[in-house]
Amino acid sequence: MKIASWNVNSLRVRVEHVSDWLQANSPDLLCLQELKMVDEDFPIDVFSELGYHSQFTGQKTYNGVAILSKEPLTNVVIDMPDFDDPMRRYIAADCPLANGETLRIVNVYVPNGQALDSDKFQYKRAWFAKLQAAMKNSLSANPNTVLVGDFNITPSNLDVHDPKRWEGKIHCSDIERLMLQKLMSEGLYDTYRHFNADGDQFSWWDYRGAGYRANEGLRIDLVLSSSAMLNKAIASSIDESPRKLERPSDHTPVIAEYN
DNA sequence: ATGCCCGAGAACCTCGGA
Repeated sequence: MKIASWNVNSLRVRVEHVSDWLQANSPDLLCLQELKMVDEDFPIDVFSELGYHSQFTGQKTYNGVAILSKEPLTNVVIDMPDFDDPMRRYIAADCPLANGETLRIVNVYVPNGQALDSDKFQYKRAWFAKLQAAMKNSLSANPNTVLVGDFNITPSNLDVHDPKRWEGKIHCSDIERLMLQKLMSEGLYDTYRHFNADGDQFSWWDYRGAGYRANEGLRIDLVLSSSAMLNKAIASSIDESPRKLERPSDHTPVIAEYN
């Protein structure tokens, strides 16, 4: 079982990159964020021709999340329970595992937050608290849970190209890292970090300035595995190759593989 | 340096992203 997460920053612009990546990597599940398109425009046929089912929730201009899958998904849930939010940031579904068990896959696009003193940060906090409640329920309902997405939080300074420059800033603040730690204390593990002790490995690089060429990045896209799934995990990596393409997303896929 | 670049929508600028 190969699971990947990729913030594509407009699926309309990136549909070729996604198609090429699906064919080259053949993931069982590809979770996308920042579709920036309404449901009517989702390229279902492009992916079905490659052997993938699509579950998605879109929105004009902003947000939007999708799960592409080789196997049909069931029990699809769009939006977090008890959280009235027009932004399309959450989709979850059940996916069959080879051993006959079921995987609960949850795909999120966590609010950016903009700045610690902004209203948008209060929204990020409220949203994240709801996510923790949803994951607590999900984990007790199904121990085989994987939560992926763009978290817009660096777990630690290992995940920041220049910790001094980012100290206390959005994505790198103590308060956000505590939010993430609290969420993970429900029983979720940073799968990439489990297999990779080294820093300077990033999933996002700013379009501005030197950006990718200077490796000025952050690791904010995560695959969080429940303990049952971590026990099945055999590898996790970041594939930088799509970031090198013409007109790339500013994020690149994060991958985890399970037995 | 609340900037640099990018995408969307609507109009040739603003908003949001990270």
